[in-house]
Amino acid sequence: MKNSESQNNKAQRVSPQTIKRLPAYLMYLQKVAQKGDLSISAPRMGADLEADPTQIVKDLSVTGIKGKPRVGYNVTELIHTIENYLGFNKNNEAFLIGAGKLGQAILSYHELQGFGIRILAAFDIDESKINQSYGNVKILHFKKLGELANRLGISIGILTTPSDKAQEAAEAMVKSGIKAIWNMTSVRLELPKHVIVQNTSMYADVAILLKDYNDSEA
Amino acid sequence: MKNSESQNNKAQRVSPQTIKRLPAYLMYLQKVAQKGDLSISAPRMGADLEADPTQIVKDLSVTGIKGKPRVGYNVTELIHTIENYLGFNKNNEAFLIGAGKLGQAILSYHELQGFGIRILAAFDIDESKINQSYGNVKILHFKKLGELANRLGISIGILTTPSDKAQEAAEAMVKSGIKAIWNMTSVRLELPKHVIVQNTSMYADVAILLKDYNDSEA
DNA sequence: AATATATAAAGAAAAATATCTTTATATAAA
DNA sequence: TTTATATAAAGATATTTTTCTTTATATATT
Repeated sequence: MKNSESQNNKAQRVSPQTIKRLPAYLMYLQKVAQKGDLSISAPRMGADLEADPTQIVKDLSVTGIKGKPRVGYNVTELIHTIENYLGFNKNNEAFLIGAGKLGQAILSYHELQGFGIRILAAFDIDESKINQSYGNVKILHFKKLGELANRLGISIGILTTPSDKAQEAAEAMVKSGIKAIWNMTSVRLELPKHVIVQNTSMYADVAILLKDYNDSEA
Repeated sequence: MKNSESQNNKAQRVSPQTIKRLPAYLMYLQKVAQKGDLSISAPRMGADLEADPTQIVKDLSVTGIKGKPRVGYNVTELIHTIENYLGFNKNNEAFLIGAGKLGQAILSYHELQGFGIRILAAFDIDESKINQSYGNVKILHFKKLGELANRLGISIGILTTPSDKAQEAAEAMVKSGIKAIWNMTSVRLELPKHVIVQNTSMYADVAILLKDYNDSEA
């Protein structure tokens, strides 16, 4: 089950776990910045986030940030460094395919913009949805995907179709030039190796929850 | 010779990674069963799922299942064993709090039932949503949560409120006797230690996707 | 200015996880 | 029945990730 991890780059490999923790740091740091604090130390972050301070230092170090002993990190510099490292400050233009409830939820959640993702349009085959808007994003007919993606040079696609349409939709996305797919369905997509696929399966987490809960009841 | 771990929850810690992989096996196995195959070998699973066969054997072994050399595992037995191990065959009754788009998506996605979760009711404060139904689940007023949860003995809650309401809603859930919370918001909840919280942050995965994508473009 | 101290940074150790190797065995083939 | 072989199971090794320890240094305190 190695998927996107295999993308080998020049710099030394950074663990996915580290990368997954960085957005949480970012959200925390934005609150710290809002409070007006100019600097933040790893021990402080660790206490607030209930995390090991040395792990935080290690995680942050992958971005190249330098902190000062007895002071910590400059908050705004740290925010910008993480955003830059993760690509959140780029204008990552994306299309969303599948404007059902889940798709609508994604369209309505403006927090995604904080991650540098800007959804330019959504696509569906349900005529009753066409031309409706959610979160200022218009739903267009799926058949227009290819031409628009090509013309606008869209490389990122968010897949939120029903399971039985996922593979087909994903293939159309690839044919339209989309290179990276955020797959919110529980379907295992079969796509050419060069396509970057990130699976967000809510259901893996459900397994942990139920296991923990049922074990605690036993 | 460690056996019967499935019955003994104190037996041996099982890694979260293993538990997270089990639902993926389950979904795959259901397709295999649908095809009519009676048995399945780890090498075959590994080929289909692009995973290491020995890892699959190790993962499956935590459930206590026994396979036969040259044949593999009995498909239906394996399915039931995994479901039993994860608690998916229990009737895990749950409430959903926050009937916005994301909540509606969860209510409409019937796949959750395959995980043993049965959502009995949803709650919101938006009067216009009260008494509406999604996926056969009725939306009730949030103020009714406490009494109903108590009366029905609900222990599992799914949190899908907007971020700014998440902490407050979670506290109400705990006060109503809910012991396990599936937190779909990006908020870090501060709750008593005894409450089981599983965070599903879609945004961690976005970080991986964007990093992989932007690195590949570099 | 000198000293003490909190904290980042680097390195080492430990723990967790994944992969590889060997062994045992059930089934198929001869 | 006998032998060959595919595969589960167990064990060993390797890798990855986290945690612990040490060191260096910038700032605060005196």
